[in-house]
Amino acid sequence: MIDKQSPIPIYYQLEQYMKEKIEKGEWQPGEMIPSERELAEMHDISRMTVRQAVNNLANDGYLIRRRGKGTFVAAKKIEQPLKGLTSFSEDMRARGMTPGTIVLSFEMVPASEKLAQGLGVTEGDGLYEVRRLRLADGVPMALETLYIPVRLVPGLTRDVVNGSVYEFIEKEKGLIIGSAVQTLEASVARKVEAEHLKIEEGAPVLLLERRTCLADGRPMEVVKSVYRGDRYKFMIEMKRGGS
Amino acid sequence: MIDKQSPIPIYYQLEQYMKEKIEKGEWQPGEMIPSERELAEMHDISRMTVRQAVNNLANDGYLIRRRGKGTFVAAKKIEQPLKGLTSFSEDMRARGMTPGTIVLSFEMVPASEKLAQGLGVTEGDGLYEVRRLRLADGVPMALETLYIPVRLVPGLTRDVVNGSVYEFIEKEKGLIIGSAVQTLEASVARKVEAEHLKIEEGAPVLLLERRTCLADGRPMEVVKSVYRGDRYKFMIEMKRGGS
DNA sequence: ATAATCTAGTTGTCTATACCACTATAATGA
DNA sequence: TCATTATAGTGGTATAGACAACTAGATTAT
Repeated sequence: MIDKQSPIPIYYQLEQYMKEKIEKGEWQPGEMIPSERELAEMHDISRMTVRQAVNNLANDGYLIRRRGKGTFVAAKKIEQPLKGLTSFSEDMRARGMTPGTIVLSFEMVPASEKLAQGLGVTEGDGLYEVRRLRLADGVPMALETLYIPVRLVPGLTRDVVNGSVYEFIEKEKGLIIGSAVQTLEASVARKVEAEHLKIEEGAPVLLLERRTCLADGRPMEVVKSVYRGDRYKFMIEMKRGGS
Repeated sequence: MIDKQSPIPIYYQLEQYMKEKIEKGEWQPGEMIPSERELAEMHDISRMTVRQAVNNLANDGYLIRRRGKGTFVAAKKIEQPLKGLTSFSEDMRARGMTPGTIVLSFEMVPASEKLAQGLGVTEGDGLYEVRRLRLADGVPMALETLYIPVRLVPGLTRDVVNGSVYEFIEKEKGLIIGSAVQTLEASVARKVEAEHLKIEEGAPVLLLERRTCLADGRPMEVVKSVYRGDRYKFMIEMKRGGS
């Protein structure tokens, strides 16, 4: 099960191992899992390493620790409603679906006047242009085009955009994402969009445009997305503002 | 600062200490905090104990760890992630347009099963049902249907709904509006909607459903609106939340 | 019978150490 | 000059061990 020679951290391997047990139902909700000492001995690793794995799963809501009693499998995850800046992937996972991404194109293009203005660069500056098809449980949900200044996030690759761009920007580049303004409007699918989304031309779609800024206020990206109207609902949780 | 004899865990004391530095602004956002080894030596504790404190604050979004570089103070947490809960009237005025309202109907109806569930009442309980046409500069923008439990807001009249319902609830009834959850989706106009909004049948529209709760958590209203897609853009400002 | 005590097992906290992986900079080489 | 190579500093992973705090059940004393 656990390979000590692997470059993959042991605690992470143990995490996956336990997660599998839970997801396959071998460990049922409410059931007590082996104690930390047992797990340590079973896999011939240190108890502190076991603790790191268990703690991570507990933080993620998979396990519940009870001092003096043991560690138990949590009841099925209750998803909290969306708040603030969530990515498509997070969003889909929150809805209990498996997110997917197909990168349709990845290029560097010169900034048009409009994009330059929106991104705070000069016209003609290099922008990454990424077109992605976003899937939920394998079904096309949205067609997305995003623009990011090359100067701001050098080193973006096709591999990266195949996963989470936000994660790359925060974890790898050390930039902190601040705020975003989104606009949403209803429209109808044009031919190209309809083909990618596998819907009829003229079917209702949701046009989303997002401008995201870094914490220091620099504009970071402009995203234009086309969501299919029949399968996607946009949810917003709001707290007290004006009356 | 740190009392090793205290029954309060050392890592927790260190957490509070660091949190205070951040909240008082002694450690500014983006700034690097002392390294784990420094913190350990400063307080004469083990580095692993320091790590536990730093990890917790990193998980809570106060700190950002970067391998090989250091640990940094994250951007400020904003309690109010969304600037939300604006009424149609405010919304329109913010866009520089003059809002208007035409009350199409005002009745008391028994709660259907679905509405009863959404509003936390029993089936058959009295609900106000209000249909309004919302205008901007005299042009129809949305068709709105709202449901409010009579028991919660007795004394609602046709006159009131001709103005701001929220204002009545807060100023006259002394209830405090808390939060709301909105869903948005794209669709096409049906016949009745098209007639009121003066658009073609089948034209793109935005369906909005809002469930508003009072500050004490009691559900207050369910609103279903149909916005015309050609004239209305929905805008959301989002700020960074925690974790 | 009831209450108090013990005991084994659990997670929680903490230490001291070691080495790895990564980053930035300084020193060194061609 | 420019690329390469050390080097020091950072967080990341992992170990073995110790004791504390807590729980539940068994044992003992009253």
